Amino acid sequence: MTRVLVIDDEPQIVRALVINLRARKYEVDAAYDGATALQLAAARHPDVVVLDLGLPDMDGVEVIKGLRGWTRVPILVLSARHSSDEKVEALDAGADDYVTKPFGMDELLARLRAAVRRAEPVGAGEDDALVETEGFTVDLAAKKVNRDGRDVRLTPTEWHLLEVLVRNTGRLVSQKQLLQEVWGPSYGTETNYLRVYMAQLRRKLEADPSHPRHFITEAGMGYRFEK
Amino acid sequence: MTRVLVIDDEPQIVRALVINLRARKYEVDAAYDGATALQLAAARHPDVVVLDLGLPDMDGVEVIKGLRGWTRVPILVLSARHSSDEKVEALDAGADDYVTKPFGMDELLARLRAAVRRAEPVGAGEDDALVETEGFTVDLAAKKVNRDGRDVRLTPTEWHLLEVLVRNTGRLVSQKQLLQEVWGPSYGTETNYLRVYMAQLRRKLEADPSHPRHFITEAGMGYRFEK
DNA sequence: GTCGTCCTTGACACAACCCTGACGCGTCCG
DNA sequence: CGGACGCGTCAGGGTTGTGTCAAGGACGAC
Repeated sequence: MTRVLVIDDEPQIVRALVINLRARKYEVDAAYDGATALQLAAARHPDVVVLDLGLPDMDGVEVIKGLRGWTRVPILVLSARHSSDEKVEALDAGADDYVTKPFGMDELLARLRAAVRRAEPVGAGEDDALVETEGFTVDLAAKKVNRDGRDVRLTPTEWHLLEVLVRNTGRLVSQKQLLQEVWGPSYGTETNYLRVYMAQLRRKLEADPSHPRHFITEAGMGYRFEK
Repeated sequence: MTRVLVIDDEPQIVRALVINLRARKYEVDAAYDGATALQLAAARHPDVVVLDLGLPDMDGVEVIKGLRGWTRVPILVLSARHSSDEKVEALDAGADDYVTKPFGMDELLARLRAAVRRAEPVGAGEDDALVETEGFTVDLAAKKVNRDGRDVRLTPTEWHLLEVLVRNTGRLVSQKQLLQEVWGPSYGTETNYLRVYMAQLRRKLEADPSHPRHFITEAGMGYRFEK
């Protein structure tokens, strides 16, 4: 199911969008200002963002930059401004499309479909994304971890952390990147979270948690997942 | 260099686009009808396509479908038609963006940049920047050094120093530059740091640390990394 | 309300890392 | 010949980073 984040301070526009999107089986979150929007984006990881540039608390371009700091989620900008400069600024800040108000709902939905479609990874749905080690198996598609024939129970945060590490198998992932991807863009420095959750992953998945072979610490730099 | 394929049957529009794009260092091919366009696309593999829907020989949507049969290249549609149905049809056929004539050149270029930007890193993230010598291998993306099949552990400072040297393979890097890049702009003179860390790199990577073959001292000037 | 799960937070011991100073060696030049 | 200088090497000690544990709070299920 595709998750959409709608950001607009005009309730009637939000309402219209929500109704139309829900009717088409999208899952919809809504925010009425930039700060809430950034928080929601971090918490919910939408598949596409619809953003009105005229927000009460901050410039819409700042919202774009805030999102682009950590995610490549498609951003579809709505705006009452027709000026070319505004469009260029928003697009160059990282927006994917720019629609001026008043807009036709059909067109907006078509642009939304286009944005979602091209964000889909090339081989989506075809590969079952299995990662195996000698100790356990991670199924990224099914969101399951198997160890000795038994499924391992992971909390949402544990899974999220594992996912980021596994998607970068062999590569070093910096603490900042892990924190921002799992906890959100404003958590770049809370390294204690990482320590706690890395320990939990090791306890659940490593044969000898105090001598990890798969979840490797690179002191001062980050962590690395090795098969 | 980014390659653009422009498809339009109006010569003055093609001319305007070609001039503007070439001025911005794009490489441009042009076609005046759909059949030529499909041929050119296959032969030249453009990074982005600008397509006018009103072509003499075939419907623009057919061109989109023809392209989408084998490529995910971004397609930016130009059209004189403002109707919502046309837009939806083109977008759902696989277009990435839809701009109505008359259009502002600035806006078109911004939309083009957005389309190219979002298509780019798909391939860029996959290739590892590997640097090999006969003794060891440096993977800049994964932050990994391999020697005799084993991963070598580097501290953050060691890695940072190695990175600067490797990114300047074969070139002499002055002590001042190394110090400032690794330790910060105010550390231009603490050459003893360099001596210590260069020795550690050699001990970990050189076959015979006291006779270095890759980390070469240029007395009084700086250091040089050689494959 | 009570229970259970999950996330956050703080404290502490231990390990890893960085800086520092001392010394030896070779080269250059007075 | 001898001192100055630049470089390589080594090992101690202070600082920073990491692993671990346990307690408290938020939240939803029952």
